[in-house]
Amino acid sequence: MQPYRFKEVEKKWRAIWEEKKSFKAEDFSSKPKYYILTEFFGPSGKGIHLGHVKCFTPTEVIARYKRLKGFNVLYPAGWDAFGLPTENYAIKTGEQPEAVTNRNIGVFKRQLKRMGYSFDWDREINTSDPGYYRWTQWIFLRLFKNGLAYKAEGLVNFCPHCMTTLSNEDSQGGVCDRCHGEVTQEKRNVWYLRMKDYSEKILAGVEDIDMKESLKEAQRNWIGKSVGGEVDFSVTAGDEKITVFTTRPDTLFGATFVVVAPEHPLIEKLKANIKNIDDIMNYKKRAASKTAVDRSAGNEKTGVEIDGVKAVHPFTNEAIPIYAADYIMMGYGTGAVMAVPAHDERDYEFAKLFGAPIKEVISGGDISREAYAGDGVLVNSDFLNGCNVEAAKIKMTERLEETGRGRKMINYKMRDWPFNRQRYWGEPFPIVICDECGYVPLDEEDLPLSLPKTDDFAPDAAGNGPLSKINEWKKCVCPKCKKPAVRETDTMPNWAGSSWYWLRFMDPKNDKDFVSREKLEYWGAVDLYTGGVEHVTRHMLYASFWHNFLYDIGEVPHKLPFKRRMCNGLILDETGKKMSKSSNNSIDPLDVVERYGADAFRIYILFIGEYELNTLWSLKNISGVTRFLNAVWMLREITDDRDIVSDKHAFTLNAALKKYEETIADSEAAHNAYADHNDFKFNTIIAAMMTFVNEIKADGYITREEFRRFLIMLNPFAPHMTSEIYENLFGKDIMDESFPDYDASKLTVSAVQLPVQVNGKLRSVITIGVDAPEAEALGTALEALSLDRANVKKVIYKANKIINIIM
RNA sequence: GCUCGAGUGGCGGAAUUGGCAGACGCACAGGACUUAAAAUCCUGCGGGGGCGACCCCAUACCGGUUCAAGUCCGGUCUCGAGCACCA
Repeated sequence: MQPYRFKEVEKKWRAIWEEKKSFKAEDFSSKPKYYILTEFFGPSGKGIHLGHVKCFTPTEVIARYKRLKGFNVLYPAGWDAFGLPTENYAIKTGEQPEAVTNRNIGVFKRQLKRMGYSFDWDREINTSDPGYYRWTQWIFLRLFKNGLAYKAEGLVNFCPHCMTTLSNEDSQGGVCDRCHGEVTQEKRNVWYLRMKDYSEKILAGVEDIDMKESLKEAQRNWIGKSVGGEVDFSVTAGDEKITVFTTRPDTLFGATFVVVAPEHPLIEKLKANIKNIDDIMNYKKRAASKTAVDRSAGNEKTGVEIDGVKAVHPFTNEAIPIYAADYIMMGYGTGAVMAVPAHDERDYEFAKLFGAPIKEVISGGDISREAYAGDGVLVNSDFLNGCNVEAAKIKMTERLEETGRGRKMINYKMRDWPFNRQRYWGEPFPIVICDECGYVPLDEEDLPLSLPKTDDFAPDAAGNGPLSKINEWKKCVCPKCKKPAVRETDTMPNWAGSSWYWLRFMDPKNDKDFVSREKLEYWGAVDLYTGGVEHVTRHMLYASFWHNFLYDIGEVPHKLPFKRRMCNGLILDETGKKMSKSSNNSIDPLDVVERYGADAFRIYILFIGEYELNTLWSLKNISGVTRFLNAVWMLREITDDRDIVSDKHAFTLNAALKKYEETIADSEAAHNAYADHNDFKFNTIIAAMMTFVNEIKADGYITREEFRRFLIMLNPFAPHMTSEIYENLFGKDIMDESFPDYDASKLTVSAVQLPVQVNGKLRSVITIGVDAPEAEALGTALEALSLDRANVKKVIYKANKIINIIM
């Protein structure tokens, strides 16, 4: 018999699938729907990499499995095409970004098809296509009309290398997400989306989406909810007051000074009263030039006391000093804090440095050595004396509200989303800037506002986006007053198009609506959404925000965008380093397909490591998989038409089917049962299938029916080979068959091997009937070990599992 | 500094959630087939001891709970990831 020639077979089936549209999802099918999604592609010029293979192969297996199981599966693919890499490439080569994108998409698509991935290409979307971004602009207009988009001057993250503003999510750790250069803070007039208003709703979604606790925790930390209060301090000059945010209102009597951010507006307002205003302004300048890293924890604190103005404690009326210090961030809370050095580590450090008094108000620590943040009894605190911390918080908050000197307040670390870039390759804002009318939205009927063609993709020296140079596009008429006006020339950030794309997959060609209501209702939430862990605090939050908004205005009928989220691990090279083009240790997936075939590659990537864990890549061990596949190919040589009943084969086959079910089948039920556990252990399914094949080989025969069922089971992993064998042997397309249920009755056995322990140590293994009564098990065990029943003190017996005899 | 996650043979990794540790695969060693090699097949493969049926030790380290611990609890170490003056 011919050995398996994967090249011919894979080519043949690729063509058949394409021709038959085998992976087409059907709207409104009567089958149960299953929507499985993996983050769509950023089509870079480099084509797919191993990370894509690790990420997509598991969902691919599930998609094919679910189809065999009788589901109407939506497994789409598309292109997150706007973004910096393409634009930077265009700037370098002078080529149009659109042309670059289309070429890259062609490369990606060809490669993905070579992997045998079963995407429904009829639903392909591209965020840079006017037919798509028309609806991104439409959603933006909805946000704008609902007061959730606004333009304001603010201090924003700015990347001097990429010449563009960035959101917090894009500049985590103080470095640019794209170029990894340091991010500076700049004052700019930028668009914001009121994401902060959605903090509570996004946070609620964190609890509802089924994902690992560690990922939920990362999101909770990023949203950063803190419950506390605001306290108003009046100042000794003018009518101004300083409002501070605190999570510890109980410590108010321990506040010995107030600290404001160097950018705090109060400084400007009290300019005339501040004696050392020059020092303060110098300090502010120095702080502004610092990077986020320089201003972060671990560096020694700096600051300047404001001379000439003091704050007044709201209860003691004592005048206390005010400092400007850059450990206070203008962007969080009110940009001002009451410093309680005795009970806050940072304030303690600052007080020691500047010789400010430290006043203990909670007993229990040793404030001569360090700040004490634990619980204790309130002292030196007037009406709070004698309370514990919890009680004091409540009492103080009540008193603040009664006296009008403060209020209960919840703060979030998550900020409003700076929603623009000074870039070319992005969605234009459907906004006109009119001298008379301000920011005026375009009519929805006039969408899309197309991106004009240009050859000049670079921002100008002042940091204005390239669109500002295209006068004929920029100049327009105000939709409201019909007078000459100009367009907004910034573009939307690259996260815009991905903030709703899973909805568009339900109805990708609709030109009347972003998605039809009927299709929204049919497909509902994404059942399983997989992707990179780095998107958990970026894309997932943006997506949740937009989805919640669309739900609130009645545009989507379901509250939750995704039911379940899994995040894939990374592919590392043999030394444990992350693979990347720059460190030259990456490999081209297509080389592996060429050498070993797509089926072997698919199985191998699942076999070498768990989905959620990082995986060391090496081709060394792939021979085990190719041997397995060759053995499957040769199995038809030993198929036996006679009806040979082998309980052993049936057992192994059904055990493998059961493993399948437990791992991916009923993933929701299984997931609930083992909530703390990683699912997606495809390696153990493959091991179970290998065990079956080994057993068949050893016995020298397999019945046609067993082989048939085994092929269907293997099909999601090795679709090309199994399709070919199935057609040869049974004359049908395996994709039209249905996945065999495992037969629990085949898994029952009449006898079990029972381990026998004496005093907790394994001494023997006996063969005994299933569910044998304890007396029988004990008798057999004692006999096997020639032990005297008289010496038995205690017996622990778990039927079919173990017997432990204490002597 | 804080928060997660991980640590099991020469290697990748299993272990029905507390019940025979090392499934499955790789590598390696010996053997069969072959003029030879490849491919394939058989056997062995955590460490130590014994001629031997067997015995002892072993899941990063120390301690605990339990008839029974890779799994649970307390502590320590190492590696990885994320966050980082968030008041």
